[in-house]
Amino acid sequence: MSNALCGTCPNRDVGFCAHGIAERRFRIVRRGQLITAQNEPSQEVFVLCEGWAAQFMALADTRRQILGFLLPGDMLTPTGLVSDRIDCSVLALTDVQVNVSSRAAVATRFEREAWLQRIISESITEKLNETRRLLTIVAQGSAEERIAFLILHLSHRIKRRSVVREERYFFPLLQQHIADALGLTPVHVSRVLASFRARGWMQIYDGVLQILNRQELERIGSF
Amino acid sequence: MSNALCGTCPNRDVGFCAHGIAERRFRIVRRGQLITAQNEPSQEVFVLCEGWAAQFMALADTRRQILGFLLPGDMLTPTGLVSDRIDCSVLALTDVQVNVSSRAAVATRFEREAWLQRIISESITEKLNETRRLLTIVAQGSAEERIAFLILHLSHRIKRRSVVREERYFFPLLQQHIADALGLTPVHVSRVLASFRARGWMQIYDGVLQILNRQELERIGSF
DNA sequence: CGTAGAGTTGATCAAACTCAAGTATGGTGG
DNA sequence: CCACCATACTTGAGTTTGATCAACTCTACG
Repeated sequence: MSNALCGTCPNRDVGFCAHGIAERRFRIVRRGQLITAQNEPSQEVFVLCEGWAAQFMALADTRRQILGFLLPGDMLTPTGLVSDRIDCSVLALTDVQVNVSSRAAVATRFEREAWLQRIISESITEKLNETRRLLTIVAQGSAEERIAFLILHLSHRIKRRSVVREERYFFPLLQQHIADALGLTPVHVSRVLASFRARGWMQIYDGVLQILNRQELERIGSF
Repeated sequence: MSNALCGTCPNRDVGFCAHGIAERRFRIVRRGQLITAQNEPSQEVFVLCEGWAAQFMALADTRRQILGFLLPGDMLTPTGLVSDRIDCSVLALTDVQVNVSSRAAVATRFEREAWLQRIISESITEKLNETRRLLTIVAQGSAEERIAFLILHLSHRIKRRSVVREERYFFPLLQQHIADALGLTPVHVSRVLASFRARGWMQIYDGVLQILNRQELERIGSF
């Protein structure tokens, strides 16, 4: 359960890494590449060690829906441990390092260690709640509301994982990704972000998000 | 585990009723009433015996998002067994009969019967996949695509539960409910349904949905 | 340099919303 | 039994939000 690489990992106490699920195998995936592909019955379980990724469903044409963003410490497809069918892909948004464990090995541990199954259930439940909130804001909110929501949601998740100063956050998303998550076009995302910037609410520059007026963003982007 | 009322229930082999989770207590809820309310820490577990219900999140103003429709045999809030926080309400769409079990009793059985926890995990995973598909069609699809998707999705679920003849389905939803599930206005739902009717694809009359051209609906409403 | 990718900005367009007035239906009380 | 009302649905006219199309800038990189 101890692990040479994980031993020095800054995320060792975060997410699934904290539960000692990981084996010692790793894989590097370049920005823009798929980590797992849709409809591919997975024999492996992945935990994200470094970098960001996005889970998405592809439609018949070029449209795609980003279902959620994955940060270091997140398990890529916890549902793969419960059901065989994985119906979404995972895309590396930055260069990424993932920890690879065999599904069979994790499944075997399930039998003996009930708390482990409980952890997975809780994680899937949290994913469900997150997805419901995203659905709600996408279905009910304007473009401004959706974008404010996403910015706040991500800043919150980053804050839980690392120390944040002066409301400045590591933020590798392209406007294209924001658009794919919220059901908007990149062009319109650009316009809304420009207007938030002009109002002095926030800015994204060179991969860094800076929140300048959280209160106004929350007024727009909360339920 | 045997149960006087459940013994004659037409849904006894369907959903959670088939797993003998239920106790002998029941509750009747009238159409339009809430079965459970948001942010109310539930000490009870409900299984829907009869009628339809809808799970929804309410926003600050009058907007609401329907997260999913519940049919006989469905457990109202399986996530309530995993985490304490329930953040959505359940509304009775018809007069409804629910089976009430104490959460503590079910939790105790979890300890001893691992398969039961597995059933719940699978059910939550399925809910997650369903929600992801809804999110995808709501974010990426036109009003016609969304409505065709929902009609097909519901007809499929009904078919799994009961014998269906001539593509006629019990369908108690109001246009308002379709609108709340898909992020549309009732007015626009009315227009789209009228156009589907005019094209001879489907009709809803007096609580009965009739699908007249499934192929065309699938062309529009599938991924 | 030259090219590709990301973002910006303007002009035009279409899908869906809003507002409003109407019909059809069922239930209720006189 | 009928008059009245509330609720669901329909339909029309005008408006708004966000999409589409296109041109342009900026940066990184070979």
